Amino acid sequence: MVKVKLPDGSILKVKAGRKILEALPKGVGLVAKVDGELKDLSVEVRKDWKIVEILDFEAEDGKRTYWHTSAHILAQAVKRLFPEAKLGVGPAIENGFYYDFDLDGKTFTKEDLENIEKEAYNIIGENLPIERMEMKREKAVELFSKLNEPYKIELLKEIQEEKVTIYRQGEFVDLCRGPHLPFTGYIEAFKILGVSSAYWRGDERNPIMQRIYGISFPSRKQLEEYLKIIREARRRDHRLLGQRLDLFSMPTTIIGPGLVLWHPKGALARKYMEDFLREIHIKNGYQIVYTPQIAYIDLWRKSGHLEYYKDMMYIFEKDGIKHVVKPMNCPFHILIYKSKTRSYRELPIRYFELGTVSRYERSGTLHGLLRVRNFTQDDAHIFCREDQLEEEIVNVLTLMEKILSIFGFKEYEVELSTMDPDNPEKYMGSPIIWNHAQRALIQALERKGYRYVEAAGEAAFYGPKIDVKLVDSLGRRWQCTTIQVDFNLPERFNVTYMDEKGEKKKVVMIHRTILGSIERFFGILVEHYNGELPLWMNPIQVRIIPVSDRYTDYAKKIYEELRVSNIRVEVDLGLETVAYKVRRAEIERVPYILIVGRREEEHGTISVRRRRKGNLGEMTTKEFIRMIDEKLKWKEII
RNA sequence: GCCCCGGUAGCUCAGCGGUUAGAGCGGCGGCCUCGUAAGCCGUUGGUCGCGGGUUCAAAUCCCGCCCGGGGCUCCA
Repeated sequence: MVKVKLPDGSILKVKAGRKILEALPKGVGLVAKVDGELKDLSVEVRKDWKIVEILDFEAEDGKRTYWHTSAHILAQAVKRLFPEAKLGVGPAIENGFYYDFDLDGKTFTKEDLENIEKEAYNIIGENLPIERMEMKREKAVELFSKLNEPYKIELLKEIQEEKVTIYRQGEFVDLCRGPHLPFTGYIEAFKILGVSSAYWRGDERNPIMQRIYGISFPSRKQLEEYLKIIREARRRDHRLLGQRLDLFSMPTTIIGPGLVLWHPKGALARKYMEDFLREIHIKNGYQIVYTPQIAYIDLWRKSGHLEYYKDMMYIFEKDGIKHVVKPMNCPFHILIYKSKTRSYRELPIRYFELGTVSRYERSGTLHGLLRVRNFTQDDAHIFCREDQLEEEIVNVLTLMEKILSIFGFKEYEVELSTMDPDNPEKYMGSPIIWNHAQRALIQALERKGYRYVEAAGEAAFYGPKIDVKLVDSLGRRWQCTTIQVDFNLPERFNVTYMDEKGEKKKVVMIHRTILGSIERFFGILVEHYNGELPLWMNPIQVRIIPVSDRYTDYAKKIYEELRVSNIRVEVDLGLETVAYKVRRAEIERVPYILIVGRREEEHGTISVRRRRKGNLGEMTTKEFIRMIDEKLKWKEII
């Protein structure tokens, strides 16, 4: 008997030789994980299996299997309607799945996609068994030649193993490692999300294919919820809100792509962001520096950026000398450090700069504020001794928590990129130094109690790093914080300090940014909050609406009282109705709306309306100011 | 960069060979003196992305360019 753990945690005993699927209660489980390896539910249980787990849609691997099978159903539907389509690849992805088809230059129309979706439901309804078959590679090549699937043959040619696996469902066969669900009927809700083009294997020189994206769920309800989030994300698009709320614009046709104009409201919000960042960095032991926009190209030659980064740099010539518009701040910070001899006693030294950099990003990758060509980093470089590395990483992580939580992000995903232990020669610096640094990063992550994923071989050649993705209000992940150890630049610039014995020692350098780019982070914030920026950074905090122009004077009096209390306040003196002005203020995401009329004037009060919440009732300005101050109290704790 | 789709008023969009290019919102002017998400009337907005071509005639068809959107083995 082999013990099998079900998704609900209960244990099922299955006789060896029996198929898991037959032993399972009806409708339970999608795929099995046997000693770390995923297997179809149709496999027979073997005695030597140790840990057997049945996964459902809640498990990452269960979900991926579900989507992978959905991709096959998509492909089968396409082949039924477009027999001439040649199959590419069709994996599960982070959110759903796709399948690539070569249509010989044709594209799918909207109607095509609707028909494909209908056909997919037919296939689901047929509840076809999905069979796994092993065959010799040559046999498979023969099979796919017969089926006229050149891309599959190309894939087969690259497979090393002698035996390959093929999956069949009804008339459809595909080369596939698996695993898959047992029947097509396991898919409940299936939706085609869109179509775009993609190159075969992502290479521009290869033929262009039509990629259909889709998603599926075990229930209609889950699909509806997912579609709701997509719609909500579309509605919250920072580019639309930026225009509607008059925060920024990007008149690309006239100024060029990837460049941002910050309008007064956006600029004011940004000012409060930046004030906050400077303040919190100073309080946490950083020193603020400023460095120029341009420098001789030789600086970038020395730093190595010219070699690795040339295509991204803006280069121009003056006085016969080539200059570079800075793509990074680090060389300048190093030069500040090197402006005098440093003692071990003054380390760590931490330089912070809201440094504006210019990088030529490929035109196809530009996207609103999220990917631009000129942006400001909340950049810092920490110069420390090797024995201080761990402590400094802990400090950065703690600072990150403070900053991100004040912007309203509490949930993160952490990834540690380390060297590839099989190829130590790819990296700069000795394996001993690397080991030490990696241990320091791990120690720091553990001291902070973070769960993290280690990505071996993902480190840059010059040092290991920690990347942090934050999770926003729609559950999307954004990579913002990165903490990077650098063994390269201290070497290139000979960055040293005097140790206690009076000997020169190489400094350890850390690059780190918490928000990444102010532009990008602002875009993320706008979407996270649906434009309702937190009170402390909202360009407008309060708008006063007099009931009619009889109360203009009283409104102005209230305005003055709030203004001298440093509240950002406006009065709406237009001749529209109250309802109209309230609507306008709501749409503009003004946090507090104050209505004043005869009643308030007589009582010496204001009627307070909280955006989206509605009327909070009458209070005096004093009480209102106290309430606002209370909400801004966090400033004292940073 | 490459592929597909797109660019018409400040915004959202209609018009897709045939009068002087339209609508709603916004802006402006007036009326209403108004109580918590759109009061009424009037009026102003346009190199139809840029350049070239076809045609008696081009926003409309063709070509080039610029810009935007969706993507480009989801590994970042």
